[in-house]
Amino acid sequence: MVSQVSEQQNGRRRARNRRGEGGKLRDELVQAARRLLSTADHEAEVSIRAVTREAGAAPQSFYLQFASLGELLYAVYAVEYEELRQVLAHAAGQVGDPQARLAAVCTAYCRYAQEQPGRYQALAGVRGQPSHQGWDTRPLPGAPAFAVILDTVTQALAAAESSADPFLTASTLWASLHGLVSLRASRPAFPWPPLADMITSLAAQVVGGHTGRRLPSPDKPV
Amino acid sequence: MVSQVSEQQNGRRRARNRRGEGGKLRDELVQAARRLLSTADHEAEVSIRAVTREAGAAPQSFYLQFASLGELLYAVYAVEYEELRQVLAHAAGQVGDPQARLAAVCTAYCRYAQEQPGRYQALAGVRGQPSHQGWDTRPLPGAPAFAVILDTVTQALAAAESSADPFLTASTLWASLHGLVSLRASRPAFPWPPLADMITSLAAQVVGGHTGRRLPSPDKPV
DNA sequence: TGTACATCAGTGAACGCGCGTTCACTGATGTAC
DNA sequence: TGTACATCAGTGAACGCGCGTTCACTGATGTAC
Repeated sequence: MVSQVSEQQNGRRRARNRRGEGGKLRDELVQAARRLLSTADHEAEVSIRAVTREAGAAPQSFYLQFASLGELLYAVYAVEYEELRQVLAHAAGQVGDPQARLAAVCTAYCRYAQEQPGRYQALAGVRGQPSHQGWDTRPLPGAPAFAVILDTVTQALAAAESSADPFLTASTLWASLHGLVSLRASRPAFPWPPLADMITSLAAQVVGGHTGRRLPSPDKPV
Repeated sequence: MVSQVSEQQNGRRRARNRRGEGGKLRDELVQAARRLLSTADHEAEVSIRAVTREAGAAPQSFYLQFASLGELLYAVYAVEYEELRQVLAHAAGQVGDPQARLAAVCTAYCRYAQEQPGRYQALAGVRGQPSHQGWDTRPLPGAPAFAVILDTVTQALAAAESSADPFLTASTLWASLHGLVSLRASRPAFPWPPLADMITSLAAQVVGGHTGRRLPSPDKPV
């Protein structure tokens, strides 16, 4: 569908690796896939042929390194999630106040998703998930990135003396952030409020009064 | 990828419509696409050929009714969103208390998404969006469904005497609900808390104390 | 009431494309002797 | 130090598939006369 002529044959022909270094192709394929994801933001034009073409290799060479496209994507997502984890951890390290830190992490998450729409969409999508491949025993690649969110939420709840369950709160927040960026991205014509307001609303709600059991609603008359 | 043999040739051969009734094929194609979405939950195997095959027509007949796959999807999503709107409105009508009503609407939204994963994924995805086709002037098909959420949020905020902005709150809630169901669906291996708890957490946070400007944090010592 | 004909609904056959995947092959390079 | 050879990294050529899309065609049916 999308014009592919620019990638089609960009002249590069890989130099063959030296003996014993065949595994280098593996990394080149991963990097090629990341490049495709970052440019072709509408996903799913990442195919075995597209990746090997981008890497300057023959399609069959793919099978020397991976058994399937799913194997490659799993490797790609490990790299992407590590990058996201670093972004979140860096944002958390910049701010002292626990609640401001939570807002900063949320903002960093959304910024990453907006700056790398293709990569984020892939990362948050279903294709690279172990379950999508039938690998229900492999670890989820996103766990360390989620851990940053969980830590930040835990600290913010503690600082606010909230009794809400940190894991419940953090997973709900993660899902909400994902919804924010993905729905905004897929519906540019909707009259969205400013992203910052939505993030503020979310992050504030997380620590604002909710105990995890009932509505406290302190200012409700009844 | 997915076995397509069951649909491939199910023997049915459409009877040709009578003169003047050629438009009936249009509805048949829409219904065929909906059937594909509801069974083939991993999306995107909805193609012109797949839809016409499912409808028992020749591939070229598609062009008698639609100019492109995008046109068909736009028609499909109008139907799907109307169904979702009805589900939400029905849930809202069952409950008197504004805050319980909000929770009921959220629950209905998630239930719909979980019961119709293929349809919901398509509906919430990017493919059927006008912007995805370059039709930036066509109305968003989801507007009436969102209006139910907005109304319910407005009423809940009013009942809680909250000064939060209803539109900001409602769009954030919508995005959060979308994130909940889509992330849970794409990551079945993650140790999610019960969906009901996440919904409760979200719906309670919406009306719980947040004013839209600052953290009230009434129980915070400082 | 009968017939010629325009129109409408739809198909037959074919095209080129990118895809995943296979099999046989090449040619450089490290190693054993 | 020189050479034969096994191994390794990778390609050439081809396959069948589903896809979107095109063009020419068919055959039923309503309508004008």
